[in-house]
Amino acid sequence: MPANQPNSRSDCPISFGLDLFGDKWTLLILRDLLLRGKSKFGEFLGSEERIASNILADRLARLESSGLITKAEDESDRRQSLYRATKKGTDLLPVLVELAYWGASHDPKTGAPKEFVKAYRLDRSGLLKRLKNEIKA
Amino acid sequence: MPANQPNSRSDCPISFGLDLFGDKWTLLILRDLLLRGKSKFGEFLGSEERIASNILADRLARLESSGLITKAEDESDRRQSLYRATKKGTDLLPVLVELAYWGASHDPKTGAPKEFVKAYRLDRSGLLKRLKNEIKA
DNA sequence: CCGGATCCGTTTCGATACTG
DNA sequence: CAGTATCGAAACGGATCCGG
Repeated sequence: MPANQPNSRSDCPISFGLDLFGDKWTLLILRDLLLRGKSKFGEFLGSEERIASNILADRLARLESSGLITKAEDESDRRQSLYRATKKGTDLLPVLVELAYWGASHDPKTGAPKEFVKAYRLDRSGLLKRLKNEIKA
Repeated sequence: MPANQPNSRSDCPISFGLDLFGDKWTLLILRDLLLRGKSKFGEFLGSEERIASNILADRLARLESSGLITKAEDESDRRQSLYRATKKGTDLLPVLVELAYWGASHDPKTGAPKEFVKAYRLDRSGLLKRLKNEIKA
């Protein structure tokens, strides 16, 4: 392979943020946030994967200090905190979608989320747009 | 949001393989394998991130038992083992590319890998195709 | 009640040394 | 050079407690 071939894999960076995602729970939180519309501490706690509250608090703080999410008070209920993705955070949507697609295509016990796979194959960028819109809503 | 809206985020699966990628080193190994053409134990060890040999052995074994990579003996040197991605493994390429793109777009100290960002924006699927071809080669 | 901090036993990590 | 053994350090995660 020629050394200076443009756009070859040697140009492909990947290092930034790796320690951020080098963690099971962070990905899960981002999934809940970006793909499932969750925004409250208790909602994240309720996920099937049963994250512990101290771990959740730690990861949320880490995500906030990395600029992926923001924390705000709920207007209607002062006890509640609302976590929302920033631009930088929602920009991760394509990563999650690719991961979901990969998982759905290779998980043996799939069968249910066939809709998603179909939609992806038919019109990937349209799917992305739709998901992005749902986040803002 | 209507409950039954097709292709909405509620349809988006993401759970399979999360414990596999919930790990900093696994991602790094896949990067080296898919984007940097590495295939030997020593090559992975040599990465700038300095993975420890026992961790590397453990992750390689895990990846093999998950069917993402295969281990084979080097014909020309029996001491060497060659690790290569399976179909299931190379199918992760889009995930890595999205991650790399995200990182390159948000890393403040970027500047070098501008080429990659440009190529992505210009022709994403072409870039993917090119990278895929380099893997096989 | 809800968000989150503290405590503490258990697991996992990872640097180094070591073996074939 | 590929891979293993050891062992201290760090992270995990369950239970429980606290402040608003």
